[in-house]
Amino acid sequence: MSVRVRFAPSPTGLLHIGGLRTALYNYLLARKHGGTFILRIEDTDRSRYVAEAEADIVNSLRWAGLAFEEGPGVGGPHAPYYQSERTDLYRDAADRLLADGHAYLAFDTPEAIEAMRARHTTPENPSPRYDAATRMEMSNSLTLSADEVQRRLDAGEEHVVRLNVPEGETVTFTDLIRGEVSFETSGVDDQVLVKSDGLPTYHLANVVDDHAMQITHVIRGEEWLSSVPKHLLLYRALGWAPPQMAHLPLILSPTGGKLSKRSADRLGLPVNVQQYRDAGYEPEALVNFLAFLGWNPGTEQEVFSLDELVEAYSVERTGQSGVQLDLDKLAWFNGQHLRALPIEEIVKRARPAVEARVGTVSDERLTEAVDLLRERLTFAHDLADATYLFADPAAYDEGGVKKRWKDDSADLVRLYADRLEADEAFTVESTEAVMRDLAESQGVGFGRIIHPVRLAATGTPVGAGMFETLVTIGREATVRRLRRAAEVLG
RNA sequence: GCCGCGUUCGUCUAGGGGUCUAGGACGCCGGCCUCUCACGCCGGUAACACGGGUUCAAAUCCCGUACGCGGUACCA
Repeated sequence: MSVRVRFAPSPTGLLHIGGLRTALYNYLLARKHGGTFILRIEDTDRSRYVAEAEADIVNSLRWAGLAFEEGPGVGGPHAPYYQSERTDLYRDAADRLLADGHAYLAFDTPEAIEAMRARHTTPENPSPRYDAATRMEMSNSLTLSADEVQRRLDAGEEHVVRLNVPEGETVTFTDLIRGEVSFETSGVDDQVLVKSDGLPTYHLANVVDDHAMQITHVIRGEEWLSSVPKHLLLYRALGWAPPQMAHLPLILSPTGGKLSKRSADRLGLPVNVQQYRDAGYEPEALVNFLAFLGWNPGTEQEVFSLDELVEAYSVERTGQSGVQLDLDKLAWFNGQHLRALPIEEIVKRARPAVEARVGTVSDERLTEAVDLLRERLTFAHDLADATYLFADPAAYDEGGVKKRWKDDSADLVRLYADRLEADEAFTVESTEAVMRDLAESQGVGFGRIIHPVRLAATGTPVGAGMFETLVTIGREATVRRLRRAAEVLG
């Protein structure tokens, strides 16, 4: 049977990097085995629905390069891929469960459930459940007569469908990442399967859809691990074979705690894919980084393209403990991937940031700039810091001036400008030769000239090779800048 | 509280009874290259949570404790 996996986000907000990582692992497994990667929108909670969320999910996956074969927009043999449009399927399943006694109707109001909890709450049991221990004291089709149930139904009384969890059983399964895991049914509550608005909860919908869509492997976050017994009970009750499951370790904040919105804000940490994109991270780098957050190939290679990840991936090599986000490492990955890109591609990615800073720039100029500075880029937008490649410096770095601009600097820079003006060739070789000659004739060290020149020509004390930089700036602009700086800095 | 999952350098990790004086990567610190800053290269710093077992031998297996995380919803 061919591998079929799904990424099933709930459209409640922008796609989180944890979600992207889950999608990535699913994608990798599908590609690795020539299988199918499916996107399914789990929109069964009307109260948390966010209209823009789906577009963000789709855009984020596309940006990351994770194409799906079936899902919203592309369709597929199991359409629709929105749970809100598959209610008949869930209703049928619920009816079967009801008919077989694996589920029951419950009419309890939120107040009645609250009262039950209040009744049973003790210091030892702070959160009583609606389960085998309490269901018989509630208003449901297990405790009410058939006539009474029918009467309430006819009267249009609100009700839910609950899973009738069997007593005294042990549910065991083998997690692809964690090995054998088991739960006692006594610890499982009678989960609501169909809400009073008629829509299914995740638990029912997920089981019904995974079966209908012939999903072979479920790879999802660890927060779902404790729901597995409910799902397994549902598969059994419906007479279906469950898929293989793998529960991923969660991503933690850089300080080790939970990666909550609050803690992320406090640390200034991006958490949504969109925030990473806006911050200038390249998709190739984010993907590589995320892949390594909880997984590794067992070799010493760290920099991987998506295709290479597909080749190297295996679920079994996923770790089991929570992983802390390390933005330093991400930045390193970013530099690795960025610098490896073809020059035209770097130009494309750097353009927005550069133009935001200095206005429209030609392809030629931008290409020269990338060519000059690529080895020094960690982020494409770093190129925008080299404003001197696009305009004369408006100011001179204070620390640099303090350190490098001496009493004789203005004179030396002026002399160098004069000689450059006469240097028809104006090549890397010629400009350097001119400077060496000047240094010799003036009886000063090379550094006595080159540092002030750099400051004068670029406004900053750091950058690429001086002569490569001057050639990129051009003779006319260089001469103009040198004279201007000599004037301004004295 | 209860249930589940986890715990190797600061971080991501390799390792899964002897080859571990525990390997790699990021970060950090030195050095090389060098006109600066990077890149690159070389070197250094730094870890088996704790306590019991099992065994000739344990980072590796078992038990317990501590700690962390998840779950405990008509949210996913």
